[in-house]
Amino acid sequence: MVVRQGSTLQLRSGCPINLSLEVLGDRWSLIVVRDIIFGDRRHFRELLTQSEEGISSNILADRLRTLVDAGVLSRTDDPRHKQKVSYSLTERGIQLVPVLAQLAGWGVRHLPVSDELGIRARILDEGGPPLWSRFMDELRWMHLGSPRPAGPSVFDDLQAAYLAAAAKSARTR
Amino acid sequence: MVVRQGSTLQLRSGCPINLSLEVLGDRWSLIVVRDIIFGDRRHFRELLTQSEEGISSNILADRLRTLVDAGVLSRTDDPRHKQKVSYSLTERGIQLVPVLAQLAGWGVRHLPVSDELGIRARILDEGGPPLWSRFMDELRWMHLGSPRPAGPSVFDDLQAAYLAAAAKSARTR
DNA sequence: CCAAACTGATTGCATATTGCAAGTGGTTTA
DNA sequence: TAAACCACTTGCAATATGCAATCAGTTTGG
Repeated sequence: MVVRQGSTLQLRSGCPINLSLEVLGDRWSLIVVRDIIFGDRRHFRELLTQSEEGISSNILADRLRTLVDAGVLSRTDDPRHKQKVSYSLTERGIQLVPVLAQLAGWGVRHLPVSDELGIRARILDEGGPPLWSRFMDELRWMHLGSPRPAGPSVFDDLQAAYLAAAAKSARTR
Repeated sequence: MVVRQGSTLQLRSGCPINLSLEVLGDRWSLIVVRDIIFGDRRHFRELLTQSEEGISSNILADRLRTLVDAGVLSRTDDPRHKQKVSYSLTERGIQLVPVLAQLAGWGVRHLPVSDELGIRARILDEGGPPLWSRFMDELRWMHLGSPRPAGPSVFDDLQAAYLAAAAKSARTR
């Protein structure tokens, strides 16, 4: 196994799209970020076993390392469990919310997305930048210790909508 | 050489982010789309030689095939030149503008982007969705034969800003 | 108290993808 | 009519991915 170790930026060019792709342009990095943002997975094992797509452990380990090196995630030891490690979003990671929202919006409009997995994308699309902004504030509370934002939880609303859609499509199946 | 041939969707899951990544999640696909959108490159040779990053011809051929299969680009023979082939954006491809704008915006805020290559991202970021929408209308005119939108050209403005920034940074160098 | 389960990973191996350089068969240009 | 140009393709080496097994230490349950 030879896996990207240093995750040094390759620096093919100073173009912002290129540089973003050098960090995030592969099949798994944004999947990991997605699961942390929308699924609140904070531990290696959760990311490994509770994702739809089934990432393998070596790839997950490599991507977590890469994302930490790129400043998208931070890695901290869990003080109450000597083996547990927590992965959190940094501000840089939280600012991927609009990117993911647009990418999800594009997917839901143009690709064969399932009803239950598309519901969050549709809500984010309808809510637009104001909703993304509220969600990002909530993530700052969950991951960075910022003060808890007032009002209803976007995270909970997204989750509830997903669970309702999943229950519904389970019934009609 | 074994290169992705069929470019069949792998269908790891019906999640919109995952499906988008199955189409676009690699180091080159969005680079190609970027050059077509912002650089108006329409031919294989232009894409091959005039890009900052230096894609190789086999990868370019494969990605163009993939993007055409995915309905992001269309491929047409040039009637005045039996060998020339034109690649154009489809509506699906044009709708990647907000995705690229957000990705570029994230890159310009968080990665070591060069001044001249970052200027377009900054303009798109400031202009926000209204500017993106005008730009998309212009691309519909350029690629889909829609009526030419009134008012100043976003494409030209972006290009002019880039050339000015490039000239400036050449002077101070 | 101790075995079983759980923790974040790592290793070996097979396969798939990427990158580079050269080449293909044809067309257009000077 | 030769040189340049056209969209690719091919061969090969290097790199990345995917799978299954495994690791060493930690915590939990009986």
